[in-house]
Amino acid sequence: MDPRKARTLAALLSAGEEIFRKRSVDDVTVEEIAARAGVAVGSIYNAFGSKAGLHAAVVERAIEGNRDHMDHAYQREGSALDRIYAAADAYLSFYLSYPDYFRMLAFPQAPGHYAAGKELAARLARAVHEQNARLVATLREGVEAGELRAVDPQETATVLWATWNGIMSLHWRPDDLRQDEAGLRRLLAAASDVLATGLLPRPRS
Amino acid sequence: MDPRKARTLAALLSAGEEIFRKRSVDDVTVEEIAARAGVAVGSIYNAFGSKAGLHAAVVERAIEGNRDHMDHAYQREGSALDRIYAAADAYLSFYLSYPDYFRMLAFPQAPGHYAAGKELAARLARAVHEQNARLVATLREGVEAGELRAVDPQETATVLWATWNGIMSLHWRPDDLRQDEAGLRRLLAAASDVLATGLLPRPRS
DNA sequence: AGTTATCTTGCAATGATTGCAAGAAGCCTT
DNA sequence: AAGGCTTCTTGCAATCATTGCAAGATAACT
Repeated sequence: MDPRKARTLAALLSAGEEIFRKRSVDDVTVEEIAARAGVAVGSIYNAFGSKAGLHAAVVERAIEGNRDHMDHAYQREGSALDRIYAAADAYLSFYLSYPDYFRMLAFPQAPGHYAAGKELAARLARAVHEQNARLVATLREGVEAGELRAVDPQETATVLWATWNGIMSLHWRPDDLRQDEAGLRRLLAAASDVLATGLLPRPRS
Repeated sequence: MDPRKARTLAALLSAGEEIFRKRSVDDVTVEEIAARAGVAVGSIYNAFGSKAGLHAAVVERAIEGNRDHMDHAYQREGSALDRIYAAADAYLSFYLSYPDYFRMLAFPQAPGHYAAGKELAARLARAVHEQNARLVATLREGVEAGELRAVDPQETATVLWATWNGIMSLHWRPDDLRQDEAGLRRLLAAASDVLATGLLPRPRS
């Protein structure tokens, strides 16, 4: 890579990591980040597409060496439903650890006009595909093992994923419908229970 | 009401109705709306809190005399589950008719600093409470009639509502995970099927 | 008719994002 | 090593939604 670009990326990632560790993305200006990195504001857009794009890159780097959250859920022993329950819990942990990044995965905005924004959108979609592929595989295994009734694994995985996203979104409502962490856990458990029951094989009559 | 305020509200609602009938909210500037209404840009914020707030008020007025969407779903004959299926369909129809307003109900942003924005947030929360109250009542009736297993109606209503929101949100994704109207229908049907099955009373063993 | 309260306005500002021309740095070829 | 070409960064002005505030006009009240 061109050393100038590498220097700019490194400086911004470093500055972003430092600033975002202490303050929320909304509380930080692009002016501040650029000043901390010693680059122009426009470099943020050229390199990452947006302020949120820089934040996503910071989180992606943090996650890179630590994918325990979802890995453990899908690798655990037990039935397919056990793994789905565990995946839901892991998804919540992931959300609580990286709420802004999660939001970009679950409810992405338009990528903007910069190439880096479009690249970010592609990376986010890929991350969702990877996580959903595991859900699909788990559902398929469950159906094949007779643990789950004959549902379309792809479609059902999308439903589960959308349900979890809908529940997490209640955490950032600005009104009395907002759910705190305990409320999210309860709703996730309730959702998992109803969904899991709905996926059980029907008894023969 | 102060006649000056009434005039400003009427002018802006009129201008908003005309402009939003032809073009999407994102495609219109506050400058354009204010010019069309013959008022200052600041009046939009004083009266509605934001551009989205004006749009919400326009939709609320349109809906006011026409609540068929959700009314029919909850009033139809049949089991509680029939009504829940119908409510899901009605919810999709409602979303397709008023996507931007729906988005404010399902995923509201921070209300901003204007009093009118806070009032809007309260109205949106109330609308969600009203719609969810019907869902709660339908679930309660189902449990009491033995049609549904003993779930917490309030909690389950929140899960259903969050699930539908999560599914609708797939319609505005900017990547290949996006679902068109047909895809939303399929996912909604799949979700309703799994959830409904999961809510059935467990057979005695 | 005078006073007080409310409403609207013009204006400057904030912050994220965008486009673009100019200059510097790096790469490649000779 | 030098020259030409490509890529990267920058400064700057701009767009747009939103915000705050002082000033003036309008309406209500006494």
